[in-house]
Amino acid sequence: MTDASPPTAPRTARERARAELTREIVDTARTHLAADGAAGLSLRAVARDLGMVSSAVYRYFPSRDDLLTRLIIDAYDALGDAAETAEAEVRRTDLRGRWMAIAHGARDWALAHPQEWSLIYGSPVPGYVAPADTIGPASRTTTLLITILADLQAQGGVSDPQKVGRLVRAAMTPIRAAVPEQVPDDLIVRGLMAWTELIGTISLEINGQFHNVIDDMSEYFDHVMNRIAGVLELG
Amino acid sequence: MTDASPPTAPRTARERARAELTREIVDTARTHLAADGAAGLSLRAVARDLGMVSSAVYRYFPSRDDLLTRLIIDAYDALGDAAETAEAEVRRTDLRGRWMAIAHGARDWALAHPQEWSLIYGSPVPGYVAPADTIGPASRTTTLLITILADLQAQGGVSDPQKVGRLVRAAMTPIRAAVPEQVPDDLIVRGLMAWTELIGTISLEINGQFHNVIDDMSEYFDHVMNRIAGVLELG
DNA sequence: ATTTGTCAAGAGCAGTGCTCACAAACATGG
DNA sequence: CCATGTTTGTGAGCACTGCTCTTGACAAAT
Repeated sequence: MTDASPPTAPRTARERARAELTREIVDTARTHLAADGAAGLSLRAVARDLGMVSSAVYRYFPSRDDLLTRLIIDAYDALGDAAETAEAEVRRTDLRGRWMAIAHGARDWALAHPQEWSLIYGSPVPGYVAPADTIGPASRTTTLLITILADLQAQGGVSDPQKVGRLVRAAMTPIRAAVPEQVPDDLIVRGLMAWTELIGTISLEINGQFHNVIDDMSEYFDHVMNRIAGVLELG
Repeated sequence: MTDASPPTAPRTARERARAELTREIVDTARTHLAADGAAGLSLRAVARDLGMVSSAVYRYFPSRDDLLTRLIIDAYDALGDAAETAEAEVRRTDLRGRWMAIAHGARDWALAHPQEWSLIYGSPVPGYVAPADTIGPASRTTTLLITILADLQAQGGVSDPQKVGRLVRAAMTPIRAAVPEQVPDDLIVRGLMAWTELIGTISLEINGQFHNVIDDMSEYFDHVMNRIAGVLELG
């Protein structure tokens, strides 16, 4: 590796123009996504906004789904960024603070970009299968949570680790590979449940399922996430 | 009430034919929904399957959204049915059993009808606002859970009711109106969190978010729902 | 028997994703 | 500097969508 620049550094004017236009396409597509949602994302409309003909866009994205995939990856990355920067501002020893920062960071980002949130945690478009490129950015947020679990275990873990049945333990084989060995099964389950509650609460709020249920979602969210922190015994 | 028949009983042959055809449209629409998802639901394709011209369908449903609304209502009702019948087979005093029956009933229905599940708990179509007709069927499942909370409270409630802050209590005003007075705030919060974990776990499973995380989702789901029952102290 | 209301049909409009042949713009080897 | 080969934008076109409107046929009520 003698070159530290990105894999495809724009050398010629053409390559630079291509990179530029690709960015513009993605940007206006994201604008349309925010306005009309994934279902209303039209390649032709994007082309119109950019003053080009619709077929020209196909030189940059072979299909609408590929454009959507790009938006999904970007969304995962933006969410990961939001969670990471929020968590970075908290003392490493303050596990509860780190959890709360991630939770609030994720929610704030979701409220600011509801359509992009729905893109990654909402119902998948049928016939559309998430390409392998998405799993990297997708795991950024969960990695943060796993690190908290590991740090928690390093400082003594949970007080009453529940025993996990044999079959459940077997079912957890895949996630086991992504979590440090020292973290016991019980803690992984609590972590998964916390993650589910986090994603679930945000999704239900975004989908309006809390209408006529909770008035002040910020207050409720903070309360619930603090309770979760209690279940995880984050101090 | 001298007549127990539905509000618009088909009297003439025309009315009967209309009711029949409406049912056929909804049925084939539901078939298409299951196959291609909400985004792929095409009024023209439904009409083709029924051997009629597309414009004729508009005599029965003024727009595609109205057809979707009907499917949403039906989905809520079907889910409510599944949960209710599952819960009805358990002793009323067995609160844990009732909770587990509802949870498994909901999951089983969701796995059998993933597209319909996504229709009600997935990302909403932008520009589409759920009409008031949907709130009735929508609350059937939650009513079951509220009843369990009330029954739990009637037989002593939870052992260590946590105090809920003033602001959180205020935020819960709407849901308070739907829950018996005796049920304390703490129990309502636990119920909401349980509901969120239930919907969240099922949604994440349906959306494939547990891939490379959990192998045997049935096993994991049962374990988690039992833990939730423990949090609720359902015995 | 005639009016009234309902219905399916078909044409048509505006929009979509996507393909293809063609021509202009460009990068690069001789 | 010029010729070659690649890349890009163009515009026409196909098959599809939701939806509207007019037209002609039929049933129900009067």
